[in-house]
Amino acid sequence: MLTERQILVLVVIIDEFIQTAQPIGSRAIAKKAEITFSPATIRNEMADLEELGYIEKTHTSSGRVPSEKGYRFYVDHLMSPFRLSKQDMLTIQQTFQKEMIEFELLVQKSARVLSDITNYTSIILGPEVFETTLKQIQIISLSDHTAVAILVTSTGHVEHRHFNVPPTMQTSDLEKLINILNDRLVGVPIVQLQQKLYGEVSQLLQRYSSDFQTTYSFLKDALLDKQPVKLYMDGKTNIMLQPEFNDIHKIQSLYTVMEKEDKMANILRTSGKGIKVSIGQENELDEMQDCSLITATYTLGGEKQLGTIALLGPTRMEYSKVVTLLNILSQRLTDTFHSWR
Amino acid sequence: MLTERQILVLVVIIDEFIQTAQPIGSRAIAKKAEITFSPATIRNEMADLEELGYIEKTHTSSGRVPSEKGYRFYVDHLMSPFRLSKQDMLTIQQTFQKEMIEFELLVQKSARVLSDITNYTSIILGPEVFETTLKQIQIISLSDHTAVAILVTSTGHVEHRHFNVPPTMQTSDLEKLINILNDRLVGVPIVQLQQKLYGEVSQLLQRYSSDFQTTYSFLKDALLDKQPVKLYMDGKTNIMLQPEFNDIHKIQSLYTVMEKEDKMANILRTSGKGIKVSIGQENELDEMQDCSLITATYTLGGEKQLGTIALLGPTRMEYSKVVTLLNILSQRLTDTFHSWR
DNA sequence: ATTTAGCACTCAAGATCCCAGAGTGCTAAC
DNA sequence: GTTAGCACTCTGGGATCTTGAGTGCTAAAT
Repeated sequence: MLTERQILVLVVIIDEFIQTAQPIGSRAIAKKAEITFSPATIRNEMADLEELGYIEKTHTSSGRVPSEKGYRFYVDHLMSPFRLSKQDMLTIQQTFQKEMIEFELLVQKSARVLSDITNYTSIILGPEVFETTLKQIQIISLSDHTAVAILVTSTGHVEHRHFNVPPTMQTSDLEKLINILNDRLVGVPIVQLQQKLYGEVSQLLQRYSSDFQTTYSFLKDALLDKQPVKLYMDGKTNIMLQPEFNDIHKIQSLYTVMEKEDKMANILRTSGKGIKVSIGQENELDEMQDCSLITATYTLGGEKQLGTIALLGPTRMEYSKVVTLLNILSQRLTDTFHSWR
Repeated sequence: MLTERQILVLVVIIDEFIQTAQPIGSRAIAKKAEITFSPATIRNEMADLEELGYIEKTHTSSGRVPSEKGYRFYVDHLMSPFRLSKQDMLTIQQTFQKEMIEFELLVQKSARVLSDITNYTSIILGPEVFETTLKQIQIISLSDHTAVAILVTSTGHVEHRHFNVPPTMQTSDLEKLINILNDRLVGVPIVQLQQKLYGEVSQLLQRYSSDFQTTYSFLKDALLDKQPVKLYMDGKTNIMLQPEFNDIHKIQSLYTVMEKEDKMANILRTSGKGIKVSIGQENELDEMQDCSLITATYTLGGEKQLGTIALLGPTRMEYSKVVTLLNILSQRLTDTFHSWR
């Protein structure tokens, strides 16, 4: 489709634009070491590239700028592997070398590393609860009418939920309840909790509890209420450093949408396996049409998808660096989770 | 010091500027219903007010703008009590009327209400642990070398901490340990935990645990590591709506400092009892010199200070409304916490 | 048949100037 | 003490000009 020389020109334009954020002219291209032909020739090639939709002009007599199609082609076919600096590699090493036992902390640190190295905004979707089972339930009464239920999963995740204790319920009832629950629910995968609760446990409860209805309803509330998938972000202010975001309104709308955690989580969750790049208009959210979002998944032993890590930046993004970095980090996370089993 | 008429003019200028963010001229002031004298007279008064430092010009022939000294005087002496709209009062009602059992949720909702009603950024410092005692400790082992410790306080706050179990430690040791801890530490005020741990408990442990040193060190890590005071913010993007923040760099530096939770928490924590207003340069952080921060404390039964709620906006802030609102909300929080005991 | 030099043309961005409007300070009259 | 009148000042927006970077096209060179 494209000639070798056209590709060469395209790569120079994209690489240069990613660095400078300025339109590139034929003269500037000709000065590059790898270019052996004259500005006039380059102008001809650029005219072709523009006709094919890979580059654009910002006005009739300006230099050229990559189009989204151009970036897409670059990402799919032209990107050269990026070599991270020694310093960056070291930072990653250090993040993962420490004996780390809490995934929450690990994920937070990963987010920090991503945003620090790239100067973009990092977003991480915490591990899903597939495969995790219930380790223990504990109910601790705080007063005569309130108590807190604590769930611990096999991965060490702790959830707690406060609830009102029905006035008819005695302390002894609570203890019975805990016993029943632990008896029946420990070892059950989290995703099956609801089903179990509806099934055998509800029957058992009916026998023991004086008023089954209230007990059952508060249990449901306490155990199944919100989903525990968490979203971690870091480097939110980095976006403001990018020259294409010197417009307050762009920033404002972008920040507003970033605060909607459920929306963001959903985007990451449905991003599919491996590395995915969404450039500009390819993003489903209108507010992100000047951005690119690159996502990578981390898994459990290479199979079950656990969560997603992502970087959000302008469409003029250092794709090569970001993809390399996300590859490394997602692999690290995968390894770490694997080693924890 | 100031004549009645000067004060009248000052109030009109401040009230008007707070609404419009535009400098106010003598003609505009004269048009106000409460003004019975001519623009020329007003100009004379304004010249005096400027000389005294209460108002400023943006350039030689512009209208006047309140100075920080002007705001300070307004806040200290001139503010008229604000009547919240029915709608706003209703919103507050609804937030607090629901049977609410988790303070975390309550505080989050309060933050939301504050930012929604004012269009400023709300910041809330969660309740300190004064007075709260340890309700229960639970240790749940996850694998043969990791476990999670769960602390529940009398207020229902749940903390968990993961740690490595020393390889020499058996499951039976862990159980003994839990018993000892619960025996000795339940009911102890959180602030005294460390002391107790150093004292009697350490002696007991020495008797039971085969290797006291490791046990003791991981315990200390698990129980006393980070302070559990949390910071809740809402409406961060609101600041961008203010015309004085149309400069990316201002926003950038402000956001960057807002992300430093420890700094922010510290400012709120040391803000002192009752309502405090910090105007512009009065703020200790350079990044907040174009802002005003208004803080209010909530207490336990009117005595012990529990936490702080605050609103951050431009110096051109609706002081009257904000002060009224913070008064109401802090009182509500105080009442609610009181009723929970 | 490519490639390149040359040249006319275009456009953005910055500088300069102009003008209207809003507002002030001062003076003199009320 | 208050107000009307007036000259003066400064901002902001628009119009105009200039410069420089860059293009597209044509014709010559390879």
